[in-house]
Amino acid sequence: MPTATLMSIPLPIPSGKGRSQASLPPPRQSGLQGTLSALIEKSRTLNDLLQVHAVLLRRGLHQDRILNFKLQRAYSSLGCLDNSIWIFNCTLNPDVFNWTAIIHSHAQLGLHDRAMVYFVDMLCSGIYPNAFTFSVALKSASIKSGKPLHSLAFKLGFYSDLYVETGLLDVYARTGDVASAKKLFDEMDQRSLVSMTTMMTCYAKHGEIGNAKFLFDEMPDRDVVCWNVMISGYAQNGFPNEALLMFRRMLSDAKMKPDEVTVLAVISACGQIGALETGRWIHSFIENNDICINLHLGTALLDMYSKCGSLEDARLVFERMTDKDVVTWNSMISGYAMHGFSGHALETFDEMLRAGMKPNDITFVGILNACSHTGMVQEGQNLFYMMKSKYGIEPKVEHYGCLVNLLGRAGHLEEAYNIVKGMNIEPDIVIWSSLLGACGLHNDLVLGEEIAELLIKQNQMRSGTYTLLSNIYANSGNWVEVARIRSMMKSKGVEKEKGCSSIELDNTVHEFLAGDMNHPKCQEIYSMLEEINGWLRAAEDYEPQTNKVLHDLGDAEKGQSLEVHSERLAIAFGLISSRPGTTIRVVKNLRVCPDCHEVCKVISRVTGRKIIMRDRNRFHHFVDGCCSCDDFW
DNA sequence: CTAGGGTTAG
Repeated sequence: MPTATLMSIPLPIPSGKGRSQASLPPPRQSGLQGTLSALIEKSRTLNDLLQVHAVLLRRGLHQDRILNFKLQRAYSSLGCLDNSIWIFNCTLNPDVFNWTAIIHSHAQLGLHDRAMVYFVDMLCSGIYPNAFTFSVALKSASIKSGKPLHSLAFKLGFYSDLYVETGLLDVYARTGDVASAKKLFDEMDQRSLVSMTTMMTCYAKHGEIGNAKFLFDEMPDRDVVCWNVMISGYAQNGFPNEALLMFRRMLSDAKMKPDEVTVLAVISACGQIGALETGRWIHSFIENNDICINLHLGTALLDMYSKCGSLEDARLVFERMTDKDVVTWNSMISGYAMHGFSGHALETFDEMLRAGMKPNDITFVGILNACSHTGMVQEGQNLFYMMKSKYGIEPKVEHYGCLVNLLGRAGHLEEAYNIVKGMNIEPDIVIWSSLLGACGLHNDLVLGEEIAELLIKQNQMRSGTYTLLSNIYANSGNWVEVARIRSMMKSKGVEKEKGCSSIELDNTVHEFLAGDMNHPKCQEIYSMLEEINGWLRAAEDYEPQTNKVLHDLGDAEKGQSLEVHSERLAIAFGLISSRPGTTIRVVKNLRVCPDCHEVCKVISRVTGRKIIMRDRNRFHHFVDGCCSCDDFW
C-alpha cells in the first residue's frame, strides 16, 4: 500500500529553506549555462537534444543541477524516460527539482509505483518536497489507492495549495466523483485556468456538457487546452455539430491556433456527422498547418473517411501510415465490415497477422461483423471459437451479439437462441433486439413472442424492440396485435425515435425529418419527389412494400406515406442541388426503410448516380440499380 | 518552474 509507505516515512523537518539544500553550494548561472538551457528548451527532436547534451558534457557541465533538471524534463517529454533516469543517477546531490522531475516523468507515464518509490527515496535522503512535488506524489498515491487522499494533504499542511488542490480535483475527475469535485472546486479560494479546465474535463467526461460550457463561458482567458476540452467534450457526448461550431469559433473569433489534439476531436466529429467535405477540408487544414499526422491522428483520419463513406480515402491514409498500432488495424477492418466488404476485412485481418500485430477483442468485433453482414456463417463461427482457443481472448457480450446476429440473420434461429441461453454472461438488449429482428426476418412468430414476453417481464422493452415486435405482427397481417403494441407504447410513454436523414452540400449539413416542410427549397424538393414517383410507376421491378413499413411509423410520421420518408427528402434535395453524375451521400440515424432501399436502386439506375447511404448499422452503396449489401441486411 | 486536453467498438 503506497499510503502506508508514505505515512510511515517521517518527513524531514523544514528549517527555513531546508537544511539539506542550504548545505549544497548555490548553483551559479554563467552565460554558457543560460545559452545551453535555452537550447535544451528549444529542442523539438531527440536528435537536437542529444547534440546539446553532447556540448554540455564536453564543457564538463555534467554536474550542473539546473541543466540536468532541464535535460531530464526534455528527455521525458520526448518519451526517453531512460535517458532522464540516467542523468538523474549521474547527478551528485540532486536537489528538489531533480527529484521532482524524475517523480513527475514516471507519474506522467502512469508508472505510479515507481513515482512513489522515488518520492520516498527523496524523503529518506533528507530533501523536503515543495508543493508541486507533493501534489505529484499525492496524485500518484491517490490514483494507486483509487481515492483522493484528502486527509493526507491536510495532515502535512499542503491543503490549500493551488497545485495540490488541482491535483486532487483531477483525481476526482478520474474516479468519476463529480459531486466531490464540484464541492472541492467551489471551496477553493483561488481559481486558475488549469483548475477550471480540470473541472470542465470532469463535467465533459461524465456527460454534463452543459455545465462544462457554463464554466467555459465564465473563463477570463482561454488557451488551446480548454478549447480542446470543450470541442472534444461535445464530440464525445454526441454533439458533433456543436463541436464543429466551437472549432469555427476558435479559428475565427478567438484566432487560436489549433494543435493535433484539436483536429483529432474535430475529425471525430466529422466522422459522426458523415460530413465528407468538411472532413476533407480539415485534412488539408492539417497538412497546410504543418500539424504532424502521427499515429492517433492518422487512425482518426482513416476512421473518419470510412465513416463518411469514402473507403478509397481511408485506404490511402492507411497505406501512407508508417506506424500502425492495433487501433489502426481495427479501424481499417471495421471500416470494410461497415461497408459490407467482408472479403477485404478478412484479408486485412490476415495482413495484420502477417505484420506480427496481435489482434484484440475489438478486432474480433470487426471481423465477426464483417461475416454477419454477408452471411458467412461457417467462417464467422470458426473465428468466434478461434478467438478464445488460438488468441486467448474471452468472448464479451459484443462478440456473442455478433454471433447471434450472424446466425439469426442467416435463419439459424434455434442455434442463435441456444447460444443466448448458454451464455455465461447476461445477454444485453442488443442481443435480444438482434434475435427479435431475426424472428421478423424469418417470420418466426412463436420465438418472437417468447422473447418479447421475457423482455416485458424484465422491463427491458425499448422503443426499438417495440417496433421490431410490431413488425413481426405486421408481417403476418395481425393488425390487432399491432394496435395493441401501439397502445402499450403510448401508455408506457415510450416514444419512437424520429427518423432523420442528412446530406452535406457546400460544407453545410442539411437535415430532414419525415414529411419535413421546413427547408428553404421545399417546393423544388417536393416536385423532385413527384418526378421520382413517376420513375417508380414506370419501373417494372418496383413494388411498394407498404405492409412492411406502414406500421413502423412513429406518431410524428403517422398518416404520412412512404413517399416523404426522411431519406427520400435528403436524396431529392441532393439530386436538385448537385451536378449530374455526382455521388449522393446520405446519413440516416435509424436503419434504412425497406421500401426506400428499393427506391434508391431505381433512382441510381434512372439517374446514373451513385448513392452511398449510411444507416444506423452499415453502409449501402447503390450503383446502377443494385445495392452493395445484396439485399442482405 | 512544474498543474489541465486525444483515436477504435452493435
